[in-house]
Amino acid sequence: MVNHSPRQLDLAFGALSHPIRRGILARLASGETTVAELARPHKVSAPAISKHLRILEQAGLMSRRKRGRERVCRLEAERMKEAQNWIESQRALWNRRLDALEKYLKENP
Amino acid sequence: MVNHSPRQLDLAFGALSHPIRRGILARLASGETTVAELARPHKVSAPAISKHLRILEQAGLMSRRKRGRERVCRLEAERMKEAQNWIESQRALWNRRLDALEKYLKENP
DNA sequence: ACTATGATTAACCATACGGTTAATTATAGT
DNA sequence: ACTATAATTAACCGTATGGTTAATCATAGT
Repeated sequence: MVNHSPRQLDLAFGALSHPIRRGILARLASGETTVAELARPHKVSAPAISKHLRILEQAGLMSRRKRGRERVCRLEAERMKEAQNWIESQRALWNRRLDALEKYLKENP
Repeated sequence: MVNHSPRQLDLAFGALSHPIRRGILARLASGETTVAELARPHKVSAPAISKHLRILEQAGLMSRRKRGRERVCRLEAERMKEAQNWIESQRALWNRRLDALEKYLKENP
């Protein structure tokens, strides 16, 4: 069951607002991997990465599981879909208005 | 000319991470209006609304213009489109992986 | 000129974010 | 048992958010 509370959308958009976190999600889109591997491209400390991962996880965009002493991270697409849905619904409304304006201008030169 | 720097995407997603700001954008989707009108549904002070508007404006999601003593707010769809594009590109990658996995499982029962 | 209204700015407060270094936990490997 | 590695937690610092009330600015309206 998916949580549709506004709070979850807050967390999802908040999580997407940092370039390192978007980079992590982009990497995860090509397959699950370890924390060390996710950290490699970014020149911040390990604890900083750990914090970013926690934010992504709390937003429901990612999950972690143990594998020996490593943690394997995996993208969770459902929440991302919800964020996308919100934007799309907004753009749908906006585009409808644009279309109406365009039509009006065409009919009333 | 559109600014495609990561910073702008940071600001856009950050702006979308608060329910009042999403509410304001949703209202603006049905047409431009004044600050007072935007504030009405939300039970926070006028300065609080003013701050939200500034965040939305800095993110490029909205613009303000003077009309007498009022300020008229107007949605700016371009930045929203960029945010949507980022999410869509991610979901495209993710869905491709899901499809590949599904195919693999079908061929290797 | 005066007053009321729309909106912002100033000053303040509490909490969250984003980073650091140092310490801790847990497992791998010899 | 010891050591090295993966990762997190703890403690700290500076800045940004999100809210408040009080003060200011600008225009409308009488």
